Amino acid sequence: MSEPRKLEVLRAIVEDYVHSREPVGSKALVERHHLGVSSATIRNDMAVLEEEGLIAAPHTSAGRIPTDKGYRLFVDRISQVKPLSAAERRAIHSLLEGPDDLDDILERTVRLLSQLTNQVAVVQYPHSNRALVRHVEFVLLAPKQVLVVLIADTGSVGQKVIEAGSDVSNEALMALRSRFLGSIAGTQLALLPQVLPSVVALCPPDLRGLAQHLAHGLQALSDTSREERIVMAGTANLARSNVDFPLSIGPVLEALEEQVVMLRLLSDMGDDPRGVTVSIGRENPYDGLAEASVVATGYGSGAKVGILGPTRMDYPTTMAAVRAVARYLSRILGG
Amino acid sequence: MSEPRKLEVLRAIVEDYVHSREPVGSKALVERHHLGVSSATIRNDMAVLEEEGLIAAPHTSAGRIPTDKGYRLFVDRISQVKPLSAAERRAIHSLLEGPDDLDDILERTVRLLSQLTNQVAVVQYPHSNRALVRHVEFVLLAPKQVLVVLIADTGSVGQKVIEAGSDVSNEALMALRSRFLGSIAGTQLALLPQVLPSVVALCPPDLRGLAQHLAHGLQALSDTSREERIVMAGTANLARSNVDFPLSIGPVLEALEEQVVMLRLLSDMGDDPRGVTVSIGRENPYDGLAEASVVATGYGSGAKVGILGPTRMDYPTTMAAVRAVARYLSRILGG
DNA sequence: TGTTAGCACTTGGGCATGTTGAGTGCTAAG
DNA sequence: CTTAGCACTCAACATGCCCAAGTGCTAACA
Repeated sequence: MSEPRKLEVLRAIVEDYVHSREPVGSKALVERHHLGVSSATIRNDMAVLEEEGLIAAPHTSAGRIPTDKGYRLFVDRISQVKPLSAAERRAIHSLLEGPDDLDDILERTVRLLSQLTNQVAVVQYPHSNRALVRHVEFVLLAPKQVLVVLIADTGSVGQKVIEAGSDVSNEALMALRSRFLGSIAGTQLALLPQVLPSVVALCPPDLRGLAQHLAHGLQALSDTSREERIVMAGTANLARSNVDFPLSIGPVLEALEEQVVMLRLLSDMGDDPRGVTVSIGRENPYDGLAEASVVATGYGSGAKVGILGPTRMDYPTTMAAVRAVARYLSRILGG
Repeated sequence: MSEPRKLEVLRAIVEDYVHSREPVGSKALVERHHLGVSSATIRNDMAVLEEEGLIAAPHTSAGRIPTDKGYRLFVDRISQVKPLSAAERRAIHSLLEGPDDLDDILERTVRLLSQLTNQVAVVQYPHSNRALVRHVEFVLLAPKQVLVVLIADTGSVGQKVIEAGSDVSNEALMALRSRFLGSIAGTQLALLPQVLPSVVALCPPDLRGLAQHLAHGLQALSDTSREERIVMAGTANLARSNVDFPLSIGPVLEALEEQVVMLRLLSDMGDDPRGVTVSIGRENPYDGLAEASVVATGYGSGAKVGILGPTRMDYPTTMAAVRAVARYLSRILGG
């Protein structure tokens, strides 16, 4: 039995199954693909594939479906990324045009990606490791409440309300504002934890308590604005793509709602900067996603974009879309 | 046949059906509720109720289920709001404690509400009609790009990137900043459209073009920050509560994704400031929600909080939860 | 040694049929 | 107006049957 043909058979099974949603048998396979052999031969090959755990039969007299392991092999060795259609390229181009808010861009990106793939799209806020402090603002909301705003040169704006221990005067606040601004404007967000203490230390003693609070706020902002948020779209696709094929959607929705879970999921995925990473079925660290796959890749300075869908998914096309969108995103945010 | 008993029968049907998810028959009704009459009598009553369109039978020999109209009558005339359990009160108290970001508060509110009700919870950003301009910031991102930040005294922060027609100098920007700040600080956001043009008009001619752009940005922010966003949580409840009862969840997810749809839905609901408004099944303006109900109420200065779930829902409890959460929210944001 | 044809065997799905029980509507009597 | 009684309906379930798809195996073949 020839090794190349075995792979070819696996490829055919995956493709047919993804397309038809039904277990595929030896005869149908021979008919649809012109592998120059008979169905009997295919049956032998399939027996081998099954022994190796790459495909499985739902019941005795049914066709075979790929296992997680089968998909894995398919993705790693067999599939070749399909080029996007012209229409799709155009969609990416036009929808991501018009420079705007970071929020806006990400929002449109996930929408686009979810439409392209018919899956749930997810994008992580860009890492702002390299982002610089552009501006700092303190706003007195109540006698003891201050709104701290941190603006990065990437266009991302973070805000947080902090409680000062005692009453705060507007003058003190303004004084501290220029002091902080003078010291940290232009600094990398990532360096704030190291820089801030010295700023506080240099403050006049009567302001030091307040300065301490403000510094805490800023530091918290530099943390959270870094990467700890995600945006998603297309959850309705979950229901649609599973009309008569029950990926139990409850656990998946739960996972999607837990930003922590999604963030972990994304960052756990290797970040081969060239390619797209795929995590299939039970490979996922989260049990609720045992019947789901994640296709993701990095963009910009390392944050992730990707999609989540049923294991039975058109990997080549999906991977192409994810990759293309990631590239555009890098380009837009990089400039 | 007595009118009060008829209503009592309807009440019993609604309650049993909500609880059991199964059509309820005359015999079972008599057994579970001690209405001092026989099943035959109940049957007669049910025939009347059916004639009036308040209940319906899925097929000839099945029990009855309430129609939208039946639920309507139930909600309007029969149900009495159940008091929350002590544990629930405590949950509301503790979870909404700790003054923080507006975003944070809303986020926690929807989580709480979705847990209390086991439905999808939705909250609209508070109306900031009465909100005042606290601060304005312009940040030069690129030679022709300016980030406009508008901070209201409610703690809400809006941001938007605008394109200036030509290169912008930092000095010009700072000059305009103090000019705008001087003119509009303390103004109601709602009045910005009227105030801004005069500010622009008073600018020196060479800055007027840029000022115009900035004014546009600010105005847009005052619009969007007003009410045009919603936060939600608990979408996974959709799948859970419908394990063996198919509210087709696809269209609902679609509706939830379209902020526009949800906003319209919420604002279309009467805002009786005292009570909770309920929109049942086909009463909803959006077709995808034909099998869903919305329970909502206003809070603060008129924005909405509410939940969305299957028509077959425990209205009294849900209404109590929505109302309680809305009250707490008003209190927190009002202070 | 790998491929193929042929064949017996397995099994889920579709279909027709029968049975059951919950639930109804109606009627006549209280 | 209420009630007991009864005939009737019909979804849900069960049973049995057949069919088609698909398999694994064996023996012949190149």
